[in-house]
Amino acid sequence: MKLITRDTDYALRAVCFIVKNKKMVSVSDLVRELKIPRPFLRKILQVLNKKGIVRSFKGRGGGFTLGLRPEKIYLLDLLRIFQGPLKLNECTLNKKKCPKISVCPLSSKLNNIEKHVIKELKSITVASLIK
Amino acid sequence: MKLITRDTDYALRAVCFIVKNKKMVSVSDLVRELKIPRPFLRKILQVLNKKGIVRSFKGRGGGFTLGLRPEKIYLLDLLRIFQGPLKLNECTLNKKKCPKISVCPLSSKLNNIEKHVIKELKSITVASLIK
DNA sequence: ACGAATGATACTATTATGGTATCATTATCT
DNA sequence: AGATAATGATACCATAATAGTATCATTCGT
Repeated sequence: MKLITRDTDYALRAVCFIVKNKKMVSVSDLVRELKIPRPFLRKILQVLNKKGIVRSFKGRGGGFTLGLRPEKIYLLDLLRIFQGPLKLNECTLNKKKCPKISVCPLSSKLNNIEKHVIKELKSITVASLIK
Repeated sequence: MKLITRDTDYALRAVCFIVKNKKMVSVSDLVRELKIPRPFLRKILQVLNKKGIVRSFKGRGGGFTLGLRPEKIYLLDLLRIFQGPLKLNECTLNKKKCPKISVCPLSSKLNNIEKHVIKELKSITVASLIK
Protein backbone atom coordinates (compact mmCIF):
# COMPACT_ATOMS: atom_id res chain seq x y z
CA MET A 1 0.00 0.00 0.00
CA LYS A 2 1.25 3.42 -0.90
CA LEU A 3 0.39 6.48 1.12
CA ILE A 4 1.61 8.97 -1.44
CA THR A 5 0.89 8.63 -5.15
CA ARG A 6 2.97 10.10 -7.92
CA ASP A 7 1.00 13.21 -8.56
CA THR A 8 1.20 14.19 -4.91
CA ASP A 9 4.88 13.38 -4.86
CA TYR A 10 5.57 15.36 -8.03
CA ALA A 11 3.53 18.26 -6.73
CA LEU A 12 5.55 18.31 -3.55
CA ARG A 13 8.83 18.26 -5.42
CA ALA A 14 7.71 20.97 -7.76
CA VAL A 15 6.55 23.21 -4.95
CA CYS A 16 9.80 22.69 -3.08
CA PHE A 17 11.78 23.67 -6.15
CA ILE A 18 9.70 26.77 -6.66
CA VAL A 19 10.27 27.78 -3.05
CA LYS A 20 13.99 27.39 -3.35
CA ASN A 21 14.14 29.38 -6.56
CA LYS A 22 12.45 32.47 -5.25
CA LYS A 23 11.78 33.77 -8.77
CA MET A 24 9.46 32.66 -11.53
CA VAL A 25 9.90 29.05 -12.57
CA SER A 26 8.72 27.66 -15.90
CA VAL A 27 7.62 24.13 -16.65
CA SER A 28 10.82 23.76 -18.66
CA ASP A 29 12.87 24.61 -15.60
CA LEU A 30 11.00 22.05 -13.56
CA VAL A 31 11.26 19.34 -16.18
CA ARG A 32 14.99 19.95 -16.45
CA GLU A 33 15.40 19.75 -12.70
CA LEU A 34 12.97 17.02 -11.71
CA LYS A 35 12.85 14.80 -14.80
CA ILE A 36 9.10 14.53 -14.58
CA PRO A 37 7.16 13.93 -17.82
CA ARG A 38 6.29 17.38 -19.07
CA PRO A 39 2.56 17.04 -19.85
CA PHE A 40 1.91 15.28 -16.58
CA LEU A 41 3.71 17.98 -14.68
CA ARG A 42 1.75 20.63 -16.50
CA LYS A 43 -1.49 19.04 -15.47
CA ILE A 44 -0.35 18.91 -11.88
CA LEU A 45 0.69 22.55 -11.87
CA GLN A 46 -2.65 23.60 -13.27
CA VAL A 47 -4.33 21.93 -10.34
CA LEU A 48 -1.96 23.54 -7.87
CA ASN A 49 -2.74 26.88 -9.47
CA LYS A 50 -6.48 26.41 -9.15
CA LYS A 51 -6.04 25.51 -5.51
CA GLY A 52 -3.98 28.61 -4.88
CA ILE A 53 -0.88 26.71 -3.83
CA VAL A 54 0.92 28.21 -6.78
CA ARG A 55 0.31 31.26 -8.96
CA SER A 56 0.65 31.08 -12.71
CA PHE A 57 1.67 33.70 -15.23
CA LYS A 58 0.94 33.24 -18.88
CA GLY A 59 2.86 34.43 -21.86
CA ARG A 60 6.49 34.90 -22.61
CA GLY A 61 8.59 34.92 -19.49
CA GLY A 62 5.69 33.38 -17.63
CA GLY A 63 5.69 30.45 -15.26
CA PHE A 64 4.88 29.79 -11.65
CA THR A 65 5.52 31.35 -8.29
CA LEU A 66 4.39 30.32 -4.86
CA GLY A 67 0.83 31.16 -3.92
CA LEU A 68 1.20 30.58 -0.19
CA ARG A 69 3.99 30.87 2.28
CA PRO A 70 5.87 27.57 2.65
CA GLU A 71 4.77 27.24 6.28
CA LYS A 72 1.20 27.25 5.06
CA ILE A 73 1.55 24.43 2.58
CA TYR A 74 0.81 21.13 4.31
CA LEU A 75 1.53 17.73 2.89
CA LEU A 76 -1.94 16.77 4.04
CA ASP A 77 -3.44 19.37 1.72
CA LEU A 78 -1.52 18.12 -1.28
CA LEU A 79 -2.59 14.63 -0.43
CA ARG A 80 -6.21 15.63 -0.26
CA ILE A 81 -6.01 17.58 -3.49
CA PHE A 82 -4.58 14.73 -5.52
CA GLN A 83 -5.81 11.67 -3.68
CA GLY A 84 -9.06 12.75 -2.15
CA PRO A 85 -9.96 12.57 1.52
CA LEU A 86 -7.94 10.26 3.73
CA LYS A 87 -10.39 7.69 5.06
CA LEU A 88 -8.70 4.69 6.51
CA ASN A 89 -11.73 3.30 8.22
CA GLU A 90 -14.19 3.00 5.39
CA CYS A 91 -16.34 -0.03 5.99
CA THR A 92 -16.71 -1.60 2.57
CA LEU A 93 -20.16 -2.91 3.30
CA ASN A 94 -21.38 0.40 4.58
CA LYS A 95 -24.13 0.93 2.05
CA LYS A 96 -25.91 -2.20 3.10
CA LYS A 97 -25.50 -1.66 6.81
CA CYS A 98 -23.08 -3.94 8.55
CA PRO A 99 -24.50 -7.45 8.71
CA LYS A 100 -24.99 -9.20 12.02
CA ILE A 101 -21.40 -10.19 12.47
CA SER A 102 -20.56 -6.74 13.74
CA VAL A 103 -16.81 -6.34 13.56
CA CYS A 104 -17.24 -2.74 14.52
CA PRO A 105 -14.85 -2.51 17.41
CA LEU A 106 -12.52 -2.39 14.44
CA SER A 107 -13.93 0.89 13.34
CA SER A 108 -12.93 2.77 16.46
CA LYS A 109 -9.44 1.36 16.33
CA LEU A 110 -9.03 2.36 12.72
CA ASN A 111 -10.30 5.79 13.58
CA ASN A 112 -7.52 6.19 16.09
CA ILE A 113 -4.95 5.21 13.55
CA GLU A 114 -6.44 7.62 11.08
CA LYS A 115 -6.36 10.47 13.56
CA HIS A 116 -2.73 9.84 14.29
CA VAL A 117 -1.78 9.72 10.63
CA ILE A 118 -3.65 12.92 9.91
CA LYS A 119 -2.03 14.67 12.83
CA GLU A 120 1.40 13.66 11.65
CA LEU A 121 0.71 14.66 8.07
CA LYS A 122 -0.53 18.03 9.26
CA SER A 123 2.79 18.63 10.93
CA ILE A 124 4.67 18.26 7.66
CA THR A 125 4.86 21.50 5.71
CA VAL A 126 6.89 22.49 2.71
CA ALA A 127 8.85 24.84 4.95
CA SER A 128 9.75 21.98 7.27
CA LEU A 129 10.99 19.89 4.35
CA ILE A 130 13.13 22.56 2.82
CA LYS A 131 15.35 23.56 5.69
CA MET B 1 -7.23 6.24 0.30
CA LYS B 2 -8.36 2.97 1.77
CA LEU B 3 -6.33 1.10 4.30
CA ILE B 4 -8.31 -2.10 4.06
CA THR B 5 -9.47 -3.56 0.75
CA ARG B 6 -12.40 -5.86 0.28
CA ASP B 7 -10.59 -9.15 0.28
CA THR B 8 -8.94 -8.32 3.59
CA ASP B 9 -12.24 -7.15 4.98
CA TYR B 10 -14.09 -10.25 3.79
CA ALA B 11 -11.33 -12.47 5.15
CA LEU B 12 -11.62 -10.81 8.52
CA ARG B 13 -15.38 -11.22 8.62
CA ALA B 14 -15.15 -14.81 7.54
CA VAL B 15 -12.56 -15.64 10.16
CA CYS B 16 -14.61 -13.93 12.85
CA PHE B 17 -17.65 -15.94 11.89
CA ILE B 18 -15.70 -19.16 11.96
CA VAL B 19 -14.41 -18.35 15.43
CA LYS B 20 -17.86 -17.67 16.76
CA ASN B 21 -19.26 -20.85 15.29
CA LYS B 22 -16.81 -23.22 16.92
CA LYS B 23 -17.72 -26.03 14.54
CA MET B 24 -17.09 -26.61 10.86
CA VAL B 25 -18.36 -23.84 8.60
CA SER B 26 -19.04 -24.29 4.91
CA VAL B 27 -18.85 -21.65 2.21
CA SER B 28 -22.62 -21.84 2.00
CA ASP B 29 -22.90 -20.94 5.67
CA LEU B 30 -20.62 -17.98 5.17
CA VAL B 31 -22.39 -16.76 2.07
CA ARG B 32 -25.71 -16.97 3.86
CA GLU B 33 -24.36 -15.03 6.81
CA LEU B 34 -22.10 -12.50 5.18
CA LYS B 35 -23.68 -11.95 1.75
CA ILE B 36 -20.32 -12.10 0.06
CA PRO B 37 -20.19 -13.30 -3.58
CA ARG B 38 -19.58 -16.99 -3.36
CA PRO B 39 -16.72 -17.52 -5.83
CA PHE B 40 -14.83 -14.55 -4.44
CA LEU B 41 -15.20 -15.84 -0.93
CA ARG B 42 -14.04 -19.25 -2.01
CA LYS B 43 -10.89 -17.75 -3.46
CA ILE B 44 -10.25 -15.87 -0.26
CA LEU B 45 -10.73 -18.93 1.89
CA GLN B 46 -8.33 -20.91 -0.25
CA VAL B 47 -5.68 -18.30 0.43
CA LEU B 48 -6.43 -18.32 4.14
CA ASN B 49 -6.09 -22.07 4.10
CA LYS B 50 -2.72 -21.98 2.39
CA LYS B 51 -1.51 -19.46 4.93
CA GLY B 52 -2.67 -21.65 7.77
CA ILE B 53 -5.12 -19.13 9.15
CA VAL B 54 -7.88 -21.57 8.44
CA ARG B 55 -8.02 -25.32 7.91
CA SER B 56 -10.08 -26.84 5.15
CA PHE B 57 -11.85 -30.17 4.90
CA LYS B 58 -12.97 -31.52 1.59
CA GLY B 59 -15.91 -33.68 0.77
CA ARG B 60 -19.40 -33.95 2.05
CA GLY B 61 -19.81 -32.29 5.40
CA GLY B 62 -16.55 -30.46 4.81
CA GLY B 63 -15.78 -26.81 5.25
CA PHE B 64 -13.44 -24.70 7.31
CA THR B 65 -12.25 -24.46 10.88
CA LEU B 66 -9.77 -22.13 12.47
CA GLY B 67 -6.12 -22.88 11.90
CA LEU B 68 -4.78 -20.62 14.63
CA ARG B 69 -6.02 -19.41 17.94
CA PRO B 70 -7.90 -16.10 17.59
CA GLU B 71 -5.27 -14.29 19.67
CA LYS B 72 -2.71 -15.31 17.10
CA ILE B 73 -4.50 -13.89 14.08
CA TYR B 74 -3.43 -10.29 13.56
CA LEU B 75 -5.13 -7.85 11.27
CA LEU B 76 -1.66 -6.89 10.07
CA ASP B 77 -1.13 -10.43 8.82
CA LEU B 78 -4.38 -10.47 6.86
CA LEU B 79 -3.46 -7.12 5.42
CA ARG B 80 -0.09 -8.37 4.29
CA ILE B 81 -1.54 -11.54 2.83
CA PHE B 82 -4.10 -9.76 0.67
CA GLN B 83 -2.52 -6.39 0.10
CA GLY B 84 1.17 -7.04 0.24
CA PRO B 85 3.67 -5.29 2.49
CA LEU B 86 2.65 -2.03 4.08
CA LYS B 87 5.13 0.54 2.79
CA LEU B 88 3.98 4.06 3.30
CA ASN B 89 7.27 5.70 2.53
CA GLU B 90 8.03 4.39 -0.90
CA CYS B 91 9.82 7.10 -2.80
CA THR B 92 8.36 6.89 -6.27
CA LEU B 93 11.59 7.95 -7.92
CA ASN B 94 13.62 5.45 -6.00
CA LYS B 95 14.91 3.49 -8.94
CA LYS B 96 16.55 6.54 -10.42
CA LYS B 97 18.00 7.81 -7.16
CA CYS B 98 16.42 10.93 -5.78
CA PRO B 99 17.32 13.93 -7.90
CA LYS B 100 19.09 16.93 -6.42
CA ILE B 101 16.03 18.45 -4.85
CA SER B 102 16.31 16.09 -1.93
CA VAL B 103 13.01 16.04 -0.15
CA CYS B 104 14.28 13.24 2.00
CA PRO B 105 13.57 14.63 5.43
CA LEU B 106 10.17 13.46 4.30
CA SER B 107 11.27 9.89 4.31
CA SER B 108 12.10 9.77 7.99
CA LYS B 109 8.80 11.37 8.89
CA LEU B 110 6.88 8.89 6.80
CA ASN B 111 8.82 6.11 8.42
CA ASN B 112 7.63 7.21 11.81
CA ILE B 113 4.05 7.26 10.63
CA GLU B 114 4.47 3.81 9.15
CA LYS B 115 5.91 2.42 12.37
CA HIS B 116 3.02 3.75 14.34
CA VAL B 117 0.46 2.32 11.95
CA ILE B 118 2.12 -1.08 11.99
CA LYS B 119 2.30 -1.09 15.75
CA GLU B 120 -1.40 -0.32 16.00
CA LEU B 121 -2.34 -2.90 13.42
CA LYS B 122 -0.31 -5.48 15.28
CA SER B 123 -2.36 -4.84 18.36
CA ILE B 124 -5.58 -5.77 16.60
CA THR B 125 -6.29 -9.50 16.68
CA VAL B 126 -9.36 -11.48 15.79
CA ALA B 127 -9.74 -12.28 19.47
CA SER B 128 -9.80 -8.60 20.35
CA LEU B 129 -12.47 -7.94 17.77
CA ILE B 130 -14.76 -10.73 18.82
CA LYS B 131 -15.28 -10.04 22.47
C1' DA C 1 2.06 40.01 -35.39
C1' DC C 2 4.85 36.27 -33.54
C1' DG C 3 6.46 33.26 -30.23
C1' DA C 4 6.67 31.58 -25.68
C1' DA C 5 4.43 30.52 -22.03
C1' DT C 6 0.07 28.48 -19.40
C1' DG C 7 -5.32 26.90 -19.57
C1' DA C 8 -8.66 23.58 -20.76
C1' DT C 9 -9.89 19.28 -21.99
C1' DA C 10 -10.17 14.85 -23.99
C1' DC C 11 -7.96 10.79 -24.83
C1' DT C 12 -4.87 6.47 -23.81
C1' DA C 13 -2.10 2.92 -21.28
C1' DT C 14 -1.11 0.27 -17.30
C1' DT C 15 -2.08 -1.68 -12.96
C1' DA C 16 -4.88 -2.93 -8.96
C1' DT C 17 -9.11 -4.36 -7.43
C1' DG C 18 -13.06 -7.13 -7.38
C1' DG C 19 -14.85 -10.42 -9.10
C1' DT C 20 -16.55 -15.26 -12.47
C1' DA C 21 -16.26 -19.69 -14.37
C1' DT C 22 -14.71 -24.28 -14.88
C1' DC C 23 -12.79 -28.48 -14.08
C1' DA C 24 -10.25 -31.53 -10.71
C1' DT C 25 -10.04 -33.75 -6.30
C1' DT C 26 -11.61 -35.72 -2.06
C1' DA C 27 -14.67 -37.37 1.47
C1' DT C 28 -19.11 -39.10 2.93
C1' DC C 29 -23.59 -41.33 2.50
C1' DT C 30 -26.40 -44.68 0.65
C1' DA D 1 -19.25 -48.69 -5.99
C1' DG D 2 -21.43 -44.54 -7.31
C1' DA D 3 -23.73 -40.21 -6.52
C1' DT D 4 -23.24 -36.12 -4.21
C1' DA D 5 -21.41 -32.42 -1.60
C1' DA D 6 -17.86 -30.16 -0.39
C1' DT D 7 -13.01 -27.70 -1.35
C1' DG D 8 -8.50 -27.07 -4.70
C1' DA D 9 -6.46 -25.10 -8.66
C1' DT D 10 -6.47 -22.06 -12.16
C1' DA D 11 -7.64 -19.11 -15.83
C1' DC D 12 -10.34 -15.66 -17.18
C1' DC D 13 -13.12 -11.05 -17.08
C1' DA D 14 -14.89 -6.18 -15.57
C1' DT D 15 -14.27 -1.95 -13.41
C1' DA D 16 -11.78 1.73 -11.37
C1' DA D 17 -7.64 4.18 -10.15
C1' DT D 18 -3.31 5.65 -11.52
C1' DA D 19 -0.15 7.58 -14.67
C1' DG D 20 0.37 9.51 -18.30
C1' DT D 21 -0.31 11.96 -23.72
C1' DA D 22 -2.00 15.03 -27.12
C1' DT D 23 -4.16 19.01 -28.89
C1' DC D 24 -6.03 23.29 -29.32
C1' DA D 25 -7.13 27.80 -27.00
C1' DT D 26 -5.61 31.81 -24.54
C1' DT D 27 -2.57 35.33 -22.93
C1' DC D 28 1.41 38.11 -22.52
C1' DG D 29 5.94 40.29 -23.87
C1' DT D 30 8.70 41.89 -27.54
